[in-house]
Amino acid sequence: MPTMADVAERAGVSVATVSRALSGDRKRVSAGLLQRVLLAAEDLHYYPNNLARNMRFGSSRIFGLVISDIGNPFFTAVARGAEDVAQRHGYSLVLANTDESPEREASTLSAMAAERAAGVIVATTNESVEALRRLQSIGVPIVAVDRRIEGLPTDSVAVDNETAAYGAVTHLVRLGHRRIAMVGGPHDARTARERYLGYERAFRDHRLDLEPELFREGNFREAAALVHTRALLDLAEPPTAIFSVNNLTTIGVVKALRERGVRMPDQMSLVGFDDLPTAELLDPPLTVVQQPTYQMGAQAAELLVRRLDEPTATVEKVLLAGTLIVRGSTAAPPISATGGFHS
Amino acid sequence: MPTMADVAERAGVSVATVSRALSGDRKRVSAGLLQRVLLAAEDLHYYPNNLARNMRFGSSRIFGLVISDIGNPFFTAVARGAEDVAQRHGYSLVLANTDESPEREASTLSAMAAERAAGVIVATTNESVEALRRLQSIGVPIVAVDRRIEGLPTDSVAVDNETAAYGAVTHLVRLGHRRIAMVGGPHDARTARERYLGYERAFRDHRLDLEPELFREGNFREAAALVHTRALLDLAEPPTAIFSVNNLTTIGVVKALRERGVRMPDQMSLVGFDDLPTAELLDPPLTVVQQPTYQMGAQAAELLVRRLDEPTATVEKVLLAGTLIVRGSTAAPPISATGGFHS
DNA sequence: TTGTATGCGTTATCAA
DNA sequence: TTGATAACGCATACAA
Repeated sequence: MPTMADVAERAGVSVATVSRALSGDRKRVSAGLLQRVLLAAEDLHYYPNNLARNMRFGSSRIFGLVISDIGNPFFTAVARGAEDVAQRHGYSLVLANTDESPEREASTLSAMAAERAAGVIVATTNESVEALRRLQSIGVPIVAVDRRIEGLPTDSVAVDNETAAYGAVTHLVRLGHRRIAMVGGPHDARTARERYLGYERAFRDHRLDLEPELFREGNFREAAALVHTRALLDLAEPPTAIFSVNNLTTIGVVKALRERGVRMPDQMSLVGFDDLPTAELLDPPLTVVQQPTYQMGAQAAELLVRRLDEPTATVEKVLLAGTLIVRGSTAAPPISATGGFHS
Repeated sequence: MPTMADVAERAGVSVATVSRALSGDRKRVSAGLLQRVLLAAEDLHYYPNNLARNMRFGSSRIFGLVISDIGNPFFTAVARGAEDVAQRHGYSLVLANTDESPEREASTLSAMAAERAAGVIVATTNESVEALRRLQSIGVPIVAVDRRIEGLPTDSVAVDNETAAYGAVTHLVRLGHRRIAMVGGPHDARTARERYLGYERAFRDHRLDLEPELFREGNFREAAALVHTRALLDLAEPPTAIFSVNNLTTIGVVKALRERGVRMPDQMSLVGFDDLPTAELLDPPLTVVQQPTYQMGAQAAELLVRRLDEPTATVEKVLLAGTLIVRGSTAAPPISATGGFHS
């Protein structure tokens, strides 16, 4: 692996000239020498060593993106947006998946700190506030996506979960539903809480009773949603509609419905938060709240480059809107809405 | 950001001692000083700078994983497997998405070279052989996953595409199908070619005529598959079954079928290569060839660490088996198998 | 066991 | 415009 020194020797110039010719200001070197250097580099198959460059600058040209579930299309869409913007600004995006494990999240963030990432975007549900704080304290800017970090002021981009959830539940109410269940997420996840708040507010605004048995606190995963939905169906007076807190839980709900032979939308309406790639292929196609996922990732990356440009800019909190996509899984409730499915 | 020198000063020792105490052999430093150093580091909130460490060693503790479509569940599953193994061996996994763009692939590989990745796993369809060769020439080991790289001997892990495709088509033949179409992938992609070969061999073995109009060369994308399927349905004598080359094309096929109101499995059978997360939720649930995706990623990472251990080991080519999962989208062809759908 | 000194490959400062 | 040289932060060969 040839270094600049080798190139310099071959070209008969100094390393400083090589450096200037290859990376730095091409203007600050005469045309003749520039040619010689380029040729020598070519001949030797010289390749720059960024490790040294990074060390010199004290940071790498890398953005870290910490996500909690790489299998979730939501996060991959965010990653897409973030990567596009990062690339455009000359940064590489390092994707780190924590699989919902707090330990992995902490160790990942440590690694980002040690590797001196230029910036970090966190899109996780668990809160490794301590690790994040340390990261910030050594000068690595952080952007939170899909949530804000409690007790740590950072730039952030998120969806207005409450309003979107409110809209989804209101849609069900307008169709005539009164018993609307929610298969929720963990209450220590801010997004889950906000979506619950929207659900609650819709009940209040439409003068419906909030029955505790109709809300199920889950964990954003399919398996738990499956179990919760079964329980919902087993109620003496089951719901006529279900609002599901995210795309994975929506899958769980659909599976439970299928398993019990409950047909959508005539026997049960379903609206899920967050879209699924195959949502329109399902039978019926699913009504969902669509999030601007790509844009969220892109904006997050933009915030990061902005922060690097002006480290002292005021903290920005971007709030985006979700969109209700009405497809086939929602309709008016059945005429006789009582009696349950266990006949 | 305090450095080792700061810690050394505060602890009243030399930087060498700090280095030994913190990273190197803890045994080579007396208990008393160890304590002092640890304390000083704690007090100063010292955090190691891996950039310097990397530079010293000439390489980083990073595995690069280059994939061509981060939205494809196949690749994310591979990534999961690779990351788990990488983490276990103390490496971070850098995920780079090229979105099928050869330019992005080349620039990504350049970045990996410049950042001196410890190793790179490539799971792309386009062949940036030149960039890969350069990477290898500067000493970065490469593992190919899902394919091999033409003209570049590297460790690799792939699925026996031909055999799996053969099995899928044979399944259709056994059900009684004679007119079996294939919505294929680009012929310059090795995996697509291999799957076509399996399709072809099944025809030969079962003494069926290979009709050119039944094979459509696509591009692994949903949109093209949609168009091809429409064309297939418009044939004077349409197929009674379709074999689809990957998960994305399968979605395209399903959409076309839906749009034309062609029912599976009674009017049309479908078997897709590669599973989909929601394949069993579709109506009917899809019959597919399942690939050991997680294992592929894990094995690829294992090959990388092995290669780093013994750089001169003989090149290993791991071949894994696909598994046919028969669900609801395949059945015997309709009695009257001719006439088309345009009545 | 501890400290001194050197080098890793760049970039940037300063003279020439 | 070009070159010599000093950092950058860490790990280690060698000396003490």
